[in-house]
Amino acid sequence: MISQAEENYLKAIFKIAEKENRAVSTNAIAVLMQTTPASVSDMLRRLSDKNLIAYEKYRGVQLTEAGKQVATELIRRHRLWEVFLVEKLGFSWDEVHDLAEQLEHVQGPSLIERLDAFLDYPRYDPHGDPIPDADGLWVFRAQILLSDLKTGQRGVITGVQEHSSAFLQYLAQMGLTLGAVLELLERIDYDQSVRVRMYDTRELMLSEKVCKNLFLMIENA
Amino acid sequence: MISQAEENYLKAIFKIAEKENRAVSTNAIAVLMQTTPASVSDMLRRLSDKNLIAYEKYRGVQLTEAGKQVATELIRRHRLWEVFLVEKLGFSWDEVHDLAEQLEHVQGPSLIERLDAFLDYPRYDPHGDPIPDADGLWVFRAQILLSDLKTGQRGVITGVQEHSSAFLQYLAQMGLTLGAVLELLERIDYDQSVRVRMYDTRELMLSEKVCKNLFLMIENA
DNA sequence: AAAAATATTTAGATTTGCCTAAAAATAAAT
DNA sequence: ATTTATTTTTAGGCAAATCTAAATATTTTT
Repeated sequence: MISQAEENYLKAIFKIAEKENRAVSTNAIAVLMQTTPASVSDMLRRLSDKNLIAYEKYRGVQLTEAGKQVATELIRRHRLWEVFLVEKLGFSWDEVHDLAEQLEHVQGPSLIERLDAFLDYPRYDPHGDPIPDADGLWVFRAQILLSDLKTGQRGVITGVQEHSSAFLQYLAQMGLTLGAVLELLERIDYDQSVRVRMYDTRELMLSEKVCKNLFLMIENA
Repeated sequence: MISQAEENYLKAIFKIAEKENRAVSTNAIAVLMQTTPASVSDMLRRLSDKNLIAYEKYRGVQLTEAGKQVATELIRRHRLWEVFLVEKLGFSWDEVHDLAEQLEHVQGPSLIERLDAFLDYPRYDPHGDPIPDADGLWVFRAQILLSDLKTGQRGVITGVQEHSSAFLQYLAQMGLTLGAVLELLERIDYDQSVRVRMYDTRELMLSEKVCKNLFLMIENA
């Protein structure tokens, strides 16, 4: 039996390992989970006992295959529930994280498979993050940050780097939703802010911070 | 803050109080929750400290208004999730209890109101049990047990007394689902089993045990 | 009304998950 | 290569929720 707390640690370790490609440090986990390194140490011992992580004292941790599977399944559940909350219940994309955080821990045979079918097997969640399939596999998308887009290039918004509700609300208000088409008109040297055209019509200015948190796929047309 | 364990105790007390109309005993709670009387005693002290129950040592407990509200809201959530699982995800009525038991504890603003709307404000769950509305109110139905039906009377199946999956599966297999029309042809004195006609066509025999667990509304036509 | 049976509570432990403070190991800086 | 700083672990405690065993109330039986 894996407790909810244990599940949350595995997910956190997975998410950190996704970005950095070395063993995950106790501290990094503590920061992400908003707890103390001491508590993390405690939990790492337990997870190691259950063979969900490979743990060498003072050397950080890596997920075992078993641990990776648990984490991936959790991410799958989380993202499917987010789709449900947005598509079926009408929540906005900035409201669903905390609910999905709870729903992902609901256990039961065939629940997630049925939910997946009910939602018509979505490949991405409301934030553009890919949803692992029943085997834990997901597609990789060649998306780049708006901050890496060259002047003159056009792209479609496909996701966000930051998931804070403040950022998500701002984007929604500006009409910067998934699928929106942007053309980079100009990058201002002074502060790295940009001037973009949306859907070939409206022009708007976006700060460097926004650019560093917005993913696009370049239109090859 | 009310923990999940506390919520479950409140619900159990509510359910026992529904049937017996006296103070609920420690033992009855222990039996329903499949735990020891000692654990129940412990929890009753905590619930009493939070003014969710009125508790006199050795004299049993009653829910306070606050406790009743929590219990009712839980029942509302449980039954709405059951409707979702059956109507939207295609589970059968004998599979949904344990899942709803987990889902009912998910907390978040407007979740249940949105779910209710999505399901089109159902008044009954898949077992025929009434769903409290947002104010905690529900309609009372004048249903009687098949064991109390008189020979010659006709009725529509509206609910079950027992909720075990064995019983629910048996009923489904026999076609004895909600809405089915039964006419009591004969009650056998020897073992109180009955002969009934279903939808004016098929005849079948039902044991006393089945009769004591099947609710019907008499057709006034 | 006293004895026996049953129900309930208290006492003492255990597990999980967290905390703070102190100790130990590793990394960085001089 | 020491010293300093940072990171990580250990030690000791705490609260929630459970358990078993023992003590205490209440109810039932005689």
